[in-house]
Amino acid sequence: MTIPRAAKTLRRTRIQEEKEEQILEAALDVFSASGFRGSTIDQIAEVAGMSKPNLLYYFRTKEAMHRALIDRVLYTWLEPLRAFDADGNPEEEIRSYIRRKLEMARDFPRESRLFANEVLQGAPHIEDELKGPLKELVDEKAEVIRAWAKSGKIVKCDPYHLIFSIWSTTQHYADFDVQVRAVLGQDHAGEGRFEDAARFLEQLFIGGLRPDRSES
Amino acid sequence: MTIPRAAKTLRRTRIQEEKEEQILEAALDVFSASGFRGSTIDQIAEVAGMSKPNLLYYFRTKEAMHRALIDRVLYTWLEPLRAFDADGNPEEEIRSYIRRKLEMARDFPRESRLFANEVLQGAPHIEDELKGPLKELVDEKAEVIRAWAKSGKIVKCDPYHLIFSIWSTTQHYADFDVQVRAVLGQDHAGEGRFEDAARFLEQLFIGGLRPDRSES
DNA sequence: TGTAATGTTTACCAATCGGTCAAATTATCC
DNA sequence: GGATAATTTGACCGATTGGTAAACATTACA
Repeated sequence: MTIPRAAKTLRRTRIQEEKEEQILEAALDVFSASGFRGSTIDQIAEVAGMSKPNLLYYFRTKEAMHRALIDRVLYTWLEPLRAFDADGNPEEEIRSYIRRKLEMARDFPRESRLFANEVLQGAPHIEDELKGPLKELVDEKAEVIRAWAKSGKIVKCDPYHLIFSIWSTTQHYADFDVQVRAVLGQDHAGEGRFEDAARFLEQLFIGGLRPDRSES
Repeated sequence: MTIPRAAKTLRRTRIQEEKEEQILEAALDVFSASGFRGSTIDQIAEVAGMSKPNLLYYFRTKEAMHRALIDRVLYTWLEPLRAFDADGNPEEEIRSYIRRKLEMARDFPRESRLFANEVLQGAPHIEDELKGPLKELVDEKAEVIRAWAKSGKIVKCDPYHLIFSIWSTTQHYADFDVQVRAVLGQDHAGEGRFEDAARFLEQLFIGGLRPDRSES
């Protein structure tokens, strides 16, 4: 007789670890490409290379799979912002934040699209994470930026919108990848586009935030 | 006997105009909220306040509805970029382009999310539009910006990535609206956030593109 | 090695999907 | 007002949806 699934959380077997990993990998593929509503368990099962009931043995519902995936990915995804250092040199901190975010867009585009899909469709499954951990982290870093502005290290500006603009410009290269490629054309759509983007964005943000000529 | 649907394109009745309008309005609601795959004809029918077969009398398939919607919205959506004037003052042109794009994000968020959903999921239905009309328009405007940079009116920079960054930062306020609200909290998430965003983005782009101190 | 727990599959379910059909209703025009 | 064309609807179709039941296979462990 199969033991109630709650028991699984007590001790996890090797097979459980492997299969759950395998499933979440496939789920990332599918959810990031079609959003929650547009994805089907059958698709995920096929990508994962196992039968649908087998999937549902490890995750009772489609929601459970999605949730597990979000939980696993969210921490990593916020890593660059967490690394934002109040004691560092403002110009260098912003520069490396942009670099790190661009690297994530290049190396983990599915993770970016997973969140983009979710937020775009009203964030029905991650509202709590947005209003909780995310907001708190941003609040904290915004305070750092505000202090920099106050002490004249960077121009006076709204730190929240600064963070939004770094998010949007960098994630754009993951979320809108097809559009970027289409517009750049075959000649410039090679992997060099991330280098070009990095160069431009650093120029834009460093130049735009330099304190020189603004109010006292 | 019902006449073949092709006849509809010859002369359109008043009812046809009204109903198609009504359907596309509902379709915009649904498609922009769930993406193509995640939306159902039944949902659209319910929002439009008519029966499903009635919907399908005006649009033979779900694809046809989506296509009609894209076609109708695309032209308007590109209007701000089209208004970009080569003969104008660079600083003022960029400033007003940002403003116009922000206004569209504020006033037509569903349209923005419609495209965001589509592009995010690989643009399976608008690939031609991206590689055709969109690319051509961007190429043209990129040339304008390149000329400005060459003549020293703005800093030397990659015009394509400049356009991408204006797109992403402004559309962010439509596409990631829930996240923006969640992070800003109740106190700052009022409609004033668009004014704050405009102020910040103008400061960022104008400052970041000013030609002063860069290479000769 | 036996056996209990764990893992997998086949067959299936009701609900929903995109879409059709024919009959009924309404608008148009002479 | 009557004929004809345009519009609307309820009933229905096969395919797909998320999910279940139970038989079957495999693993872990004493």
